[in-house]
Amino acid sequence: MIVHGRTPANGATRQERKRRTRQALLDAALELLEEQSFSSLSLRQVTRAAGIVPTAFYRHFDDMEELGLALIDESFRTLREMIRAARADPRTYEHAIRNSVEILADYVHEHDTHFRFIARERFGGVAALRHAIRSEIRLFASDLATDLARFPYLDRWSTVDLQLLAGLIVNAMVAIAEAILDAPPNVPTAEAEIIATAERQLRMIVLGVPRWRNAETQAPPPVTTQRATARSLSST
Amino acid sequence: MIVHGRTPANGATRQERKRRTRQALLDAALELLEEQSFSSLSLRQVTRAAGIVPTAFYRHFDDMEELGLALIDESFRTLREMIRAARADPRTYEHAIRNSVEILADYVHEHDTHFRFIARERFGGVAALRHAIRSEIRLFASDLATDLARFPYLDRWSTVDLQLLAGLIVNAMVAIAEAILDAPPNVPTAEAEIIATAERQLRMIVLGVPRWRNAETQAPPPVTTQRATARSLSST
DNA sequence: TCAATCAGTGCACAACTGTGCACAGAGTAC
DNA sequence: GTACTCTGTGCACAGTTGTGCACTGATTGA
Repeated sequence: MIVHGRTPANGATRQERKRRTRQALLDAALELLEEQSFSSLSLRQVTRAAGIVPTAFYRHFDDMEELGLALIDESFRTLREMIRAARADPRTYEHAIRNSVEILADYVHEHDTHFRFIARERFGGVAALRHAIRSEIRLFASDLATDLARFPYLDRWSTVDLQLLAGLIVNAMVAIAEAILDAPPNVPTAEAEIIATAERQLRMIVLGVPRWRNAETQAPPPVTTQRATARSLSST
Repeated sequence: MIVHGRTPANGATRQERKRRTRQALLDAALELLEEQSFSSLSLRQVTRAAGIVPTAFYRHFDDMEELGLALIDESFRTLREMIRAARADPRTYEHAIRNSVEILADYVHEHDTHFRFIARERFGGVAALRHAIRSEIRLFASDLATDLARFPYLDRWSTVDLQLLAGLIVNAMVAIAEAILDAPPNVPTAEAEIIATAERQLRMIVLGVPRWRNAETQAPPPVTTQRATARSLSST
């Protein structure tokens, strides 16, 4: 495969070695981020943990922010992989809920550093990361909305309504993932309880689904203008 | 009122002045926290913004962490004030939803620094703050659960079911507050849209309520043991 | 084979951090 | 009036930070 030159002594081509230390930086950062937030993570900490000298950092990233964005990329790759797994069996509501929550729990455990990073930086101190995560989550909800269109009842819903429901479910899923991450690791029943609660909550959401179209067609009650006025006054 | 000694030249007793600089520290911190997370906030930044010398900080707090906990206290005081306002008119689902979302939006605007702080540190890098916030939110959900017991249908629900529903609603509310905070300030319609979406999502949740008790009484489908096994294997 | 490339090194520097200590001077208690 | 209390000051120190610059030496392409 090597066209010119001798075989590298190390057993790895130059660009392969570069890729590896880049990955070492990402891994080191992710591990450090289990116990601190990104904005308090220093370049020197990362390089120290990755086993290289501080200035070598710049061979891979211009900035700490660029490293952060790379981490978001990496994290959402595993998230997309997860949704692909969940898509595998679209059965009844009941099965879909149970399976989805199971798959979510599995992925949260297997890739807990990714999930924790996302949860922490979703509203963290670095604006660029916040925005990147926000747009990724929006994409995620859109994907889910198209998936939902395959279920009974839902196949006749409008796109906006599907987006609405998808948003609700994604919110719940995010909350569940965050709850699992924060579960005390020494209490084995704690997580089972979280999962059971999550399933029941999702079922609660889904129960409203068959009634939604009827409820929407009837006119909503008139807006109480007096409160709206109160707000416009208080905001001046 | 002053028993001994002359009136202080400043027009303020010593403990009152101390209270004021303490508050100045809290205010300064809260303002700085609009654009960074707590873990990256330095003691010197806070004292600089408050107009005192770094070492004077220790006259008020042992630690930055202690200041953070004080901020959580302060923030949840305004949250409790909000729930008291929302409790004022418990009418139909429909009105309750509309009013609650309105009140939430008002409070988020009026105390946006508090809300932003809570949202940011809920999963932030400082464990002590995370735990404090988490327990406050749990209290919040419990309060809501007792409030919910006054509605038709719900007055016959079990406590666990009410907690379940309350958790769902609090999750949604938190998500709404976060969405309002992140709304682009230059687009006036953006927030109206968020509020409208929020109301419809809450209504969607509530639609499932009358069907819940019936759905619960019928036995859930058997657990698919094969996936549970797979997880217990992967976690070893 | 030989010159070019470039990931990683080593040193330097100014900026910033938390915190210890001695001290000032206004407020307080008797 | 006098002695005590205590919030805020000023200076000091060692530790950490990001980043510029000249360098080394293995991998690379011709």
